[in-house]
Amino acid sequence: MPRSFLVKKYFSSKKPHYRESQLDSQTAVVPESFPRAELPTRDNSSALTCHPGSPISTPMDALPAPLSPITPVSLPPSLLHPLDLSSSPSSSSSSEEEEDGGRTSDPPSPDAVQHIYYCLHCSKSYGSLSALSHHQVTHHQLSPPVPTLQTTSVTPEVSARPAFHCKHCPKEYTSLGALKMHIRSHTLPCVCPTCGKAFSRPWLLRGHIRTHTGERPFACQHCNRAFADRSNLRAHLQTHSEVKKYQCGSCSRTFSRMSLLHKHNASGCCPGS
DNA sequence: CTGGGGAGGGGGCCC
DNA sequence: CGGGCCCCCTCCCCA
Repeated sequence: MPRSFLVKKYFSSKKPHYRESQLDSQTAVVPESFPRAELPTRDNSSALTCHPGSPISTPMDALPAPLSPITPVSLPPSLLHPLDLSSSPSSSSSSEEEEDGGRTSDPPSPDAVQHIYYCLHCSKSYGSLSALSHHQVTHHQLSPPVPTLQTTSVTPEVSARPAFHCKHCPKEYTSLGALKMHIRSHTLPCVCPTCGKAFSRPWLLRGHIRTHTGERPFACQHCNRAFADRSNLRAHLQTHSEVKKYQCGSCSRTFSRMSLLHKHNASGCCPGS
């Protein structure tokens, strides 16, 4: 089950972070039938099993490249920029790295030889520079400066998929559903009835409501500590593990969180890296 | 300074 | 197609 999150390995602090100040300006509408602090219908503990003796051997997400050396190939920028990519609206900041960009649409073909050339826009890899150049034409054509919700027909030979543009930001998506999902992060339709804070998705609101109710459905089997959020429990489980998930490439020290590893690297353990 | 908890965001997958 | 959920990530804050 290839989770495409692994592609996201930017460590910058670029983050929308809809703070209250921003939320105030949002015209979020409180849905009348709002899920109020409902208990998780699913199991809480069963789905979360601790792995006492499972160190770094997490199958898919094992060490999601906490250290950049895993990055496959580093090529001179000249090879990666055969086109004038500076005209791309979102690539200028490179903040989001085009999070939709060809992530799942192009699974690696088995007959592909050595993938050497990587597209900066969507991380696709190609065996030749010409192939990469040909591919990047699609990005060039896919970035019209029209910040509105619309579809852009693309030449079929380069891409059969239309582009759905967000009218609130320069992002574009290959499906309307993905775009609608994204737009929710702008409209924030889910409003907490207690404090009025708005969220993009109902389950985010449910998680937030737990902060009001104090509900902690996710319990650690090791220490009986409970958490309101599954991700936080997962992070907590790392503290019980002898070998943490994120390992420093230089001193082989392991950390429970990538942020801790980043701090560790920043502190000067790995001057070279 | 480090480690950890709390809270929240995003995209993708499944039903 | 949409909702629910998953997983990952990040930031903030505190001990």
